[in-house]
Amino acid sequence: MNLKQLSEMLGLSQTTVSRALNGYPEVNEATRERVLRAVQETGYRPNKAAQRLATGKAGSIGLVMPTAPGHYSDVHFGEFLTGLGEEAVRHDFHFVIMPADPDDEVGALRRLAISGNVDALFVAYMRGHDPRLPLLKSLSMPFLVHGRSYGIEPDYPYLDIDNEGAFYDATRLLLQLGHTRFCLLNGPEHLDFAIRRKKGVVSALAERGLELPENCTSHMSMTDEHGQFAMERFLQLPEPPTAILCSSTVLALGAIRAVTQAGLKLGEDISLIAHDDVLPHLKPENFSVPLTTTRSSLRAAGVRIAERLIGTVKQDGPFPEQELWKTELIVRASTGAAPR
Amino acid sequence: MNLKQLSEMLGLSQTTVSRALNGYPEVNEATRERVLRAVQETGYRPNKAAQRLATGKAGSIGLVMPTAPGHYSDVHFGEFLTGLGEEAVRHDFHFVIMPADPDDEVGALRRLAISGNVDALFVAYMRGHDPRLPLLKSLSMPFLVHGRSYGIEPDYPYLDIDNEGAFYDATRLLLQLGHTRFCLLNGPEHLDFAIRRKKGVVSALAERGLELPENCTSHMSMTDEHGQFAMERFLQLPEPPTAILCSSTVLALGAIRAVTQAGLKLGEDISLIAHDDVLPHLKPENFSVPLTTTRSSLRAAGVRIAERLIGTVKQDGPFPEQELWKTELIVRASTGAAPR
DNA sequence: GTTCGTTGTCAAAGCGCTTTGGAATTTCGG
DNA sequence: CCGAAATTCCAAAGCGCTTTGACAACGAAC
Repeated sequence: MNLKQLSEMLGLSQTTVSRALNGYPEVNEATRERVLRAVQETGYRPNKAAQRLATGKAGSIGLVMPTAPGHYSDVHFGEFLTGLGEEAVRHDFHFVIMPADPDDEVGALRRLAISGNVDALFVAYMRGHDPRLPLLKSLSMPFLVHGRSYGIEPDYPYLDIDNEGAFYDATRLLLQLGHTRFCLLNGPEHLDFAIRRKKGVVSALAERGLELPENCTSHMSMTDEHGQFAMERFLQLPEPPTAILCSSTVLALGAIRAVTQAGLKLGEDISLIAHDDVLPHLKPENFSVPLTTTRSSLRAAGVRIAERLIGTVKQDGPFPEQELWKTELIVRASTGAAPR
Repeated sequence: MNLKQLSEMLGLSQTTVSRALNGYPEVNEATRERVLRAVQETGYRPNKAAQRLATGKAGSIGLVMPTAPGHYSDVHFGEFLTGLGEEAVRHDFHFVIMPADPDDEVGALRRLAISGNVDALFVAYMRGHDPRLPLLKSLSMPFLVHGRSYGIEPDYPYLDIDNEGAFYDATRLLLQLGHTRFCLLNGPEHLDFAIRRKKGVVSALAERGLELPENCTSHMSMTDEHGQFAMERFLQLPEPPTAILCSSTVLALGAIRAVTQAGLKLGEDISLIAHDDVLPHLKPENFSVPLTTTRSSLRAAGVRIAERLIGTVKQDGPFPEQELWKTELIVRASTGAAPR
């Protein structure tokens, strides 16, 4: 069933039917109802490809999914996607996901953009001096980034959380509890959030005249294995840390295993604060020792990003160009006074 | 830059350029090279929407992502998607993801199919008597399901793992170790895999004249919280179990917490076998007591499914209609002889 | 020298929709 | 009752691509 058949059936022109369907004012209400009823009965659906070709609008937003044989799927990615989806479904939008080798994200992004398959682009996992940003700016297609890119003038639309502030606050809390030996379990070094979180820690420490030694920070992709491994190394230092900052509850999972296996008690011998993306399957309050966390829902960010992106495409705006969300610092049992 | 401009630039007709690009034989090699070079220089990309409209092929496979405000994002979904993506990227395919309310998956699937946006459909989280199956069959569009639908004649293309066999074998192992009191922590009751796993357990027990009482099985969505909660209940039974079967390592995470908090030792007081989907962030060998598991990689399934689906669209076939993968039973420290 | 394949190219007809620019028809103020 | 404005509808022109059917041009075969 296509427009032509439908219009013939109704004895109307394609124009009128099309207008009736798309809510244009210049069509008689009675006619519109007749059309709508016929659509119901026949189950007619406009062909999206044709619609797209005619309007240039696709009703979809594009994103690149980094993937490769050795590449781990990231829990955070799935959670974020759910948030995007939750909002998209309300507007009858969908996503076009272009899987791409992590080494070719720029190329994949460009291909996605000029494929004509999407109205807007979304980009995450920002890095310092991210090479995708110049591309995006040159593309004349709406886009939104999750995070920011350290070292690049923030003159692009983004939504980010205050990573630096979060880890600054967390570090301050641990300092107030009397801790002086800190370690940081961070995400991959080149990622923007990792850079900023480290800055937060460093500047809080600096206020007390303390430093974060190189051998007390660890950059890695955020799996529990890596967390365990890094923590084990930290515990073997001549002066092991009493305070741990952790970029993810997933990393914390492994780190805590190392702590426990070393016979140490979390919240007594060692205090730990992790950043909590509110992953539904990994709640900090469910850890055997509930975790003190800096919290910001990844999923909520997804919802908001979809909202802005779709709004931009539909010209529902205006939206603020940039948003910086504060995180919450939630104290639970994994932090305590420094042992003496 | 579009075809028309490109062909004018080259002094050729659109036909010839199109053919040169799509590898048709009736074009002079020299001409083809000229065209290819011009494409390089101009960065011309065919408009996908137009291509789709003309050919009817979209180069994409569609899937429905269940999502709603209260709906948990599922780790398994992300992992599976990564597998799909890994294969898709090799063929320059992409996914169209339609987010949908879990209550309206049938509707979403139909809309996706007739939107003309996809060449093939993929469906997962199969249920018993799944209502999507009749729809899919009536749709005259290639599809593939992950899992099967208990109660429906398996005359559709699927890829599944031998859930029943896996849990039969696992149960047998525990029986051989002398266990007699079993509990099953299963996924949601209506899901096909849950039905089959339960069957596996029940039939292994039946061979020894044992039964699986109703109050010793628990159906729930697979989060660690639920695992913990269910396990706590089991441990309060008048005759608590010594052998636990668990449909996911995520559930096991919670269950083990309950076991530990009850002061029991895993692998001594209680034996546990979980199904392992090979989630990269949750490796059974990294549990404080390494887990005995039935293993089958969700991601590998994703790769294979994409391979079959894309192959079907491209007519690269023939592929087997149905595949049933065996799982591996891997013994680690969480299973031991029944306490006496 | 005519006929017949080949080979390389092209013009034009869609694919199913939106939208422009009118053309009928109705409404209404004066 | 007339002309103008408002209302309702339509024919046709794209959107950018693929594909069909035809047509030169050129040897080879008779």
